Amino acid sequence: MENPIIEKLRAGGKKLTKPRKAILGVLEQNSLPITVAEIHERLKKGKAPADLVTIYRNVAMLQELGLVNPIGLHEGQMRYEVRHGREHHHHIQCRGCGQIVDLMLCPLKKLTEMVERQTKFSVDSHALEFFGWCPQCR
Amino acid sequence: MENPIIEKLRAGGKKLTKPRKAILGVLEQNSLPITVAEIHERLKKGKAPADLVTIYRNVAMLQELGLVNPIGLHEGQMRYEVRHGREHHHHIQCRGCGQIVDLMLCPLKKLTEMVERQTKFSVDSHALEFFGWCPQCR
DNA sequence: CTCTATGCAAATAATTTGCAAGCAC
DNA sequence: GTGCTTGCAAATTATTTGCATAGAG
Repeated sequence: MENPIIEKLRAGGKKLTKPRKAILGVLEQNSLPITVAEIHERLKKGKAPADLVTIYRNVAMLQELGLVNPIGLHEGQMRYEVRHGREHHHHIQCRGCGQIVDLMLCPLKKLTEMVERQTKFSVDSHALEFFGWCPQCR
Repeated sequence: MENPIIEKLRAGGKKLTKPRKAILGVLEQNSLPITVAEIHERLKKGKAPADLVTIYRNVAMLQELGLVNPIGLHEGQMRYEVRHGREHHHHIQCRGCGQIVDLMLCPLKKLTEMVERQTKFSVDSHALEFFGWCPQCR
């Protein structure tokens, strides 16, 4: 009975290596979605640096296991955030300074049903992001 | 009094070159969001091919003028759709075959106000995409 | 021991930049 | 003519793949 993320990794037949733990550590420390390059930077400053490739492979694996959410803010790179222990939520990003803020709301339960009825797809996820200007940049 | 897109280009001090017209033509013919590479392919088959770079520069310019919407479906590339003459809407993409379908709905008017109140940002746009499985791929 | 995971190098893919020549107005 | 545009080459940036070695279970 430890970190539930680690349990899911075990359940998925994954090993607990040092770089993997470090990557998970950085992801868990960040409440806001972070890029692969940012994870790499943080790790480089610590005692368990990991290769960029290793980070790419790990976030891909974590995404497949459903342990992280990919967040695309049209920046030319993806961001990732851990899923565990967090409400389903969305983000808003400032077009000026780029800062990201969590939005603890999601109005899409009913909407998803409408979409399914309308398209005959079975919806398994959605992405919703807002863009605008923060008070300082306005 | 011609194509309103062209009027806006003029208003923006842009010139009407042959490749630019061709790019706009492809965008206008496509109701679904299209990638730069796809525009390039279509043009290559016609009588006014344009360089990839030219297409990149044009979609960027069109985006700045607010004439096209960028659509990011986490595919590793952006898609674009013309804005003019179309209701504000969103999309759903099949995780199996990749097909994209328009969703003619947007529940986000009220939500935008909530977000603005909650974050003190001034929201100028949002992105909303659904992912799931179409009837054939299910 | 066995099999997954890592690191390094190299390959791909998307997008951007520099610059001289071309064309719209 | 003048300045925005284009095309080509080259640079950047993000991400992926191949392969031999290292390390977890």
